[in-house]
Amino acid sequence: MIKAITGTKDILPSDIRKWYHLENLVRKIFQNFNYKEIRTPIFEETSLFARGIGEETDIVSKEMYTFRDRSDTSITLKPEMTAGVVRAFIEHSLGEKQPLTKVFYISPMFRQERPQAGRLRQFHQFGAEALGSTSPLLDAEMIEMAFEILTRLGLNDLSVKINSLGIPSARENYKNELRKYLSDKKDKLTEESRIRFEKNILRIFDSKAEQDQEIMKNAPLLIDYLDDESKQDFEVVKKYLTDLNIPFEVDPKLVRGLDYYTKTTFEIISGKVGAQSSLCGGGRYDLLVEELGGKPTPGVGFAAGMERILLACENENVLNLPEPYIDVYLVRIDSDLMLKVSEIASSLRKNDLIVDYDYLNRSVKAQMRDANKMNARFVLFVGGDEFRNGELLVKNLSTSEQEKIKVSELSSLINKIKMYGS
RNA sequence: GUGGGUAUAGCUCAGUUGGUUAGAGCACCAGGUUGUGGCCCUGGGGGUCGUGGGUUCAAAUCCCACUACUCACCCCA
Repeated sequence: MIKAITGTKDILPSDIRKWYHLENLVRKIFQNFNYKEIRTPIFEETSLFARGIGEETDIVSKEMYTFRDRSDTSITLKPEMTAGVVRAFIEHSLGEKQPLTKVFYISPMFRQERPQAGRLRQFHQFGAEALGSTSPLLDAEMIEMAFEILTRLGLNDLSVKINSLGIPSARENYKNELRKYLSDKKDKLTEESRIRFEKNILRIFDSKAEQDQEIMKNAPLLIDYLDDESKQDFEVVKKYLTDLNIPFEVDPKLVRGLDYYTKTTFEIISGKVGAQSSLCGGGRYDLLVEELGGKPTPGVGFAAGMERILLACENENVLNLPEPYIDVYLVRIDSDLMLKVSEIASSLRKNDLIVDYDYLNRSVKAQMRDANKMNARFVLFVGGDEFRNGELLVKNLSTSEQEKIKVSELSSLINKIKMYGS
């Protein structure tokens, strides 16, 4: 049997309602903030991600789905969205058309990691990017939008963590301080953290190993080495979040794994989804546009993992979606009326009703069971004496009431059904 | 890439110290009045017990290998 590729999942008809629900909410909230949707290709030239995300990052160095096409171009399935959005922003000179560009997206992403709870190789993210302003109000707005979506879904077990990484020069100064601090303690770190010491020293803070944490407990913190501007902006972000009643905690150890971040970074974590608890992450990237060949343009954005969010919803049991139903199920009493039934179905469907019937020539009883299973509001019996008299029998399945109507009065029935339950 | 766990019907699982034709619930199909659902009752279909090898008179059960899934590390959404 051929099965779906490791780490990929089918979203079956029985799952689709919660996806619609989430996608509709996402579009609605982003519209409220006047973000416009953008759709970029599912693959890009590999160099875009290598330059945008950073050669040394885990994503680029070992997680990308990369292949050569027939013209020998190196292609990569997008592992995240920001690089693609920035590429489109530059390519179409969006910055020339208005000073501030606000976009959102909903899209699959691809990373070749080992799957586990809340982590897939093809997964879906929604997110937003605002290009053209350094205002910390936009930093806060990103958190606000993400938080709004998550809480409107009904999620409770959330924590918002924020940090500031400062501008590159401040970060370099700090890294030197950290190196100084660790120089005589290096040997006591785990092997992995010794590699981090060379590759990305900030990551040592992330280590779950006790021996590392012990050493890092007294390490200098980046937040104390921030440049004045970053410090001021961070204060504004905090104040704005407080005004918005969004609970947050400053996590000086929050280091994100993408190279392009500057100043504000943030993450929203759920306590309900296992080890991969980050539902959402983002931050400011004031140098990325220039890095990718555009005019210097500051930006800020975030991305949220939809599978993880739906997992959190399930585990918090907060997604109480209404049962699917159909308006009318047509029951064929005489087996020679198949065509008549499909005709009536067609005219009901043209009037925006959800209509189904039996295609398998089953008994009346089987058809009724089918109607019940589909949660039909009404059953229309076609056949028998009534039909010979130009009438149809209508049954309301929740009250079991039946009445006869004339075939010629179908339109008034249609109106009645449309009004039903609204 | 590294570790742990699991693998029996479409789904969730049971299967006693290895011992007849491998079970249950749910789901599916048919019937329980000649034209009517939900609940209930009766019957039915469906399994090379993940794959391959080994031990044994005898393997779903014991051993080995492989594969898949899963959780965790790493990293991230």
